[in-house]
Amino acid sequence: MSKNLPSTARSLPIALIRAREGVMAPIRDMLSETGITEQQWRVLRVLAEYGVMDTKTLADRSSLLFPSLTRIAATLRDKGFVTQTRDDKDRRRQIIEITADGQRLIDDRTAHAAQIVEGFKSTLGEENYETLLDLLTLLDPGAQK
Amino acid sequence: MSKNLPSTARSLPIALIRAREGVMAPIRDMLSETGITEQQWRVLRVLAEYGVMDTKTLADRSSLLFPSLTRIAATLRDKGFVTQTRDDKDRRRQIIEITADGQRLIDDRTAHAAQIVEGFKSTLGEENYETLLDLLTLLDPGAQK
DNA sequence: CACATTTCCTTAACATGTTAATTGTTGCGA
DNA sequence: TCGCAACAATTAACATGTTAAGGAAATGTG
Repeated sequence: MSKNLPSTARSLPIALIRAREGVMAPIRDMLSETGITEQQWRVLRVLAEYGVMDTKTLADRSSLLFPSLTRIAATLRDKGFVTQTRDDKDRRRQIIEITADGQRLIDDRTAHAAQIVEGFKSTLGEENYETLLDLLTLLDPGAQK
Repeated sequence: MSKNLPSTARSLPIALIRAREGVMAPIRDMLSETGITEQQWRVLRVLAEYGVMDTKTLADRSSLLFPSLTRIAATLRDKGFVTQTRDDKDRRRQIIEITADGQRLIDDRTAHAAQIVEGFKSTLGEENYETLLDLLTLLDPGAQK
């Protein structure tokens, strides 16, 4: 009894893309005036939240692949938002830290970003919002604990 | 009373990315042997489901931006999976149709793909699966009404 | 110590995402 | 009919996603 594929209108991968598009649109609008991209914003937010860390941890927490992070870190360094240093104990490792300029960029937009998040909560309802996050986490292979 | 941003560990955009990553991983594995990408697979699936259509509609249904679709259509044409023709009534429009080869590529993998979908349903539970799709649709700006 | 392996990171190559500019076509109003 | 706005599609330019290969440093093993 072979099942058919769901219609593309009811496809989980496509629904995930479209939802992401809807969520990112206002965030991209906010970021357009800063000159940084959505991924660069994500990296800065992780650094602002957890402080200095090595590249491996940063890639993990920002959900970025290593090659992407290499390029993004270089871009952020050129823009003066992060610094890169070698770990003296293990010279393979790189340590990344947010600068004052980077921290300011985050701080200046936290209120606006929080307001966008509130908008989605009110669209879905607080309860649905939490349910959605829980269900999404179930699909995340890296969230097994 | 300014609210703070949620921790990046509980961020909706990041959760969407990670969920998508988890969902796409087995699909990409399946596609790796076909030589086509996830987006190319999506375009072929839409064409297989709805039949011949113009590029604008195709872009909409596959959730792809126009510039991406231009490149993807050219790639699929070169691989012999679709044909492109001009609309005689409005020569600005382009009509795209799946070929027998393209249809076969879809048909040969429908069972496998359906099995992957079943896997996610059993991971979440049938009810949660439908709830998730509904919530994601609420975030899709193109799904109003 | 010598050597293979592992780990961290970078680079390369190609496809896609995203925004903006450009090229053809069509339609419409002066 | 002329001129121009609107539309469909392409192209360009840059950033990221993805996989594979490469390089340098650390680690394990005999």
